Amino acid sequence: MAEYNTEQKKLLLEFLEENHDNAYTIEEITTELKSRGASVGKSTVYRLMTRLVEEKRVKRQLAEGSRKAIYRITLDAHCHNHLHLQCIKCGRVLHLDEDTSDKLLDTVKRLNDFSVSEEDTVLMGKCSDCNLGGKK
Amino acid sequence: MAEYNTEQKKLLLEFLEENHDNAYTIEEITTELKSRGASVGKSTVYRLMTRLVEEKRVKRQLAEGSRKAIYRITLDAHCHNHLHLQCIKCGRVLHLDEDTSDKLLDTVKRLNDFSVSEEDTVLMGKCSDCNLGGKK
DNA sequence: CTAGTTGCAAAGAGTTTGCATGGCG
DNA sequence: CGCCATGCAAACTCTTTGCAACTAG
Repeated sequence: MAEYNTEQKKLLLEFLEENHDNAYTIEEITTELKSRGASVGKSTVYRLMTRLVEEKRVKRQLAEGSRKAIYRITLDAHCHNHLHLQCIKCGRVLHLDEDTSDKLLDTVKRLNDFSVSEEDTVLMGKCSDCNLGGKK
Repeated sequence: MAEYNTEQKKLLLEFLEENHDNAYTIEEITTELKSRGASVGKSTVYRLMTRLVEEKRVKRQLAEGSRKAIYRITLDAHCHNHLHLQCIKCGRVLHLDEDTSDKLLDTVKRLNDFSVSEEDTVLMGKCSDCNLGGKK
């Protein structure tokens, strides 16, 4: 039941961590790893991702307007004190600056006497890239 | 370019509205509609759902641990033009006023070039009532 | 009537799996 | 060395599409 630490797994995590604000399809990940000189097949990426999702280390969701799943490393626990924006289309995550986040929370608190939880809130929408011509 | 109002479509929306708190697979929806006496094929349900998703009347997401998509009627489908706040504790939904919502969207757009979708965004937190009892 | 809609079956696409090979520990 | 992981390709499953028949307006 040991869990080997293979080259493929190492590179995969490395890539996802470097790009923790973006979400990728299996195809994209495989291509990227190959371009980094890794020897890796699609099925291995599928298997690694499935396992990582089970371990909650990675999030899986459906890309808008597509049937492909996209994967993103789970947001770091140390990433708080500001709100997050997530693109519906590509899955990318942006970070709203702390001042703006605070102002926003204050406003809502004042108007509705409602305390927004930054950890549990994600503003969904479209990032600049996906907002353009918007094809897949 | 007219859009016919067929029996299948009517029943489908009826079912989704009755069960707006739950999400269903295509298979489940088809079965349910058939059991209600509708004559409907799977491909029709797929087509209706695809269109409804495009029209933003329905949300599509990936069922956890499965490759099937699940569908649910959009939260407050008739409630546009402002953001929603939902209490983590009691589930109550509040409505942020339109002016504030707009200002917020503008700010995010200006700072991050990100277009927040009001329909897809819910600010999670605690309402005034639930905030009294204390923490977390 | 006539254009949009349906249902079936076949095609398409993303994901999973069997099996022989290879590699971590 | 033993056992898990990998890679390929075939199998699988969910989704999409072509087409003839069918309806809503």
